[in-house]
Amino acid sequence: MGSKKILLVEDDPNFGTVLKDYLALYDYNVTLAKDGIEGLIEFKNNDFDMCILDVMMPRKDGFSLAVDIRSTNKEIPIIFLTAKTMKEDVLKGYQVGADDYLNKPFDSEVLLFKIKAILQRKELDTNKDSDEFEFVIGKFFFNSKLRHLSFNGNESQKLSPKESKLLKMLAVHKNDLMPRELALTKIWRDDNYFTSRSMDVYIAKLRKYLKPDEDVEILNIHGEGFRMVEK
Amino acid sequence: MGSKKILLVEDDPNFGTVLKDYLALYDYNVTLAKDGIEGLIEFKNNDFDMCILDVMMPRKDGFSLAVDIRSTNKEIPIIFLTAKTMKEDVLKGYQVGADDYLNKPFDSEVLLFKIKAILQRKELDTNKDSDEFEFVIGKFFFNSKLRHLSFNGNESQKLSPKESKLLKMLAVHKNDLMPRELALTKIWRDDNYFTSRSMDVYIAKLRKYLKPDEDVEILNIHGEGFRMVEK
DNA sequence: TTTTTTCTTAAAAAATTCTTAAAAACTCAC
DNA sequence: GTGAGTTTTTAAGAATTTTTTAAGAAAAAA
Repeated sequence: MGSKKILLVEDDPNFGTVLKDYLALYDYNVTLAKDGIEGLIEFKNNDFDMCILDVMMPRKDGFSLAVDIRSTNKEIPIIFLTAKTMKEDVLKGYQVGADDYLNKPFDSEVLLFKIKAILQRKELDTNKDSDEFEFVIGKFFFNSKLRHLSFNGNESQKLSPKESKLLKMLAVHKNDLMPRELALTKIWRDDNYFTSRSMDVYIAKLRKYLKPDEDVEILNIHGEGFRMVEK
Repeated sequence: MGSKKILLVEDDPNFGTVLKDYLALYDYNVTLAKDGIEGLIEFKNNDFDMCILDVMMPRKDGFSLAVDIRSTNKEIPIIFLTAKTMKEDVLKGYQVGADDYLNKPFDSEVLLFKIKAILQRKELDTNKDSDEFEFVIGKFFFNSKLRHLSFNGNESQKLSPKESKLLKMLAVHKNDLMPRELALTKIWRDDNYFTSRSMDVYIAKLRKYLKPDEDVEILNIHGEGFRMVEK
């Protein structure tokens, strides 16, 4: 499956580094950010499986960061760490969509178990995140790594990074629904009006590339996503 | 939506009753069992949305009960309550599939928020395509995910999101009553005069789609709802 | 009969997608 | 760093699809 990527946002560099190294021991791929702003930038530029956020931080606190993260991705698990045992904080944490809550100082083994439990829970709706990179689509041959789309063995079309990622995602879900939300959160890293329009533009581009084979079509499922069919 | 049913298993009758009454104040429908054995019997005979289990109990402890509950239902949220702050207990709790953990004495408002957060999370998951999406209805084949209704293997009819959800709900209740209120609260998220008229329009649309097979009919049960029968 | 509920049809309104094109951001060689 | 080429985003109106509203007729219940 590959190791899970965790975003750890913690302003205390000593504690942050120790925790990061500890989790790395258990095969988690941890990115450490030192405040909320940096955390948000990391989040937007990477594809994490889980976030662990300190509540009290300079520049942007954990709650505020969680709100921003949630606006981009409604699914990703969030665990809060807090030094304070204030009830209001715990309540606020749950309101902004926490999956769990730990008071500092906490036992690192407990955190480990919580991470495991939460990821396991999310695992159920496994993302079709394929390592494949070669696809046959009707009369096309598509290499997503080289970003090549060739028709009938010749006529090679180069694809841009986004074009390639989107076509790959459609190919992985061939003949099945590829939810809009999935492409937006995975490829655009944000699900909003503008990224959605951008995606429409890309769908139009891919349709043009696929035109030579009339047995291949990208169909829209209104309000849900797209489906690439091969007749 | 109807109030959520919670199974509370707690051997201390004073504490159990107080907690039950407290949760009832917030419109939860709580069943109190006084030990693990009784809790398991209640669980088997009812349809709960969540379990709150005390760890230390006579006859059958919370962990053992959780294992039995999990063997029946892998989805239902479980929260443990424990007087001990022993790490081993917490870890064991997560191993048997806890969703959360609270040490006694705890703030009841915190519990309330945890319950709310966990139920909300589950709600999202179940609103996804977790359950079945392929149905045979007379001579029709219906795929609710792709929103396709095909007759006799060919002649594919596309359905709108609401059409699809409604037909799915009728299919789930095939030959049985699908209460009007259920469709309105689940699909329209509001039960009033206008949503009810809207639903009537959708029923009419579905009837038109289903016309090709005269053995399939959507019957009205006056004042109750609809019933899709397959002769 | 009177009231309530459901059915039918059609139009209005809302939401989503498509199309095109220009603006902006990014890359890479120089 | 500059500038050409590429990629991505933004914009805005058109087209399409979906959903709601409306209003009278029909059916069922009281």
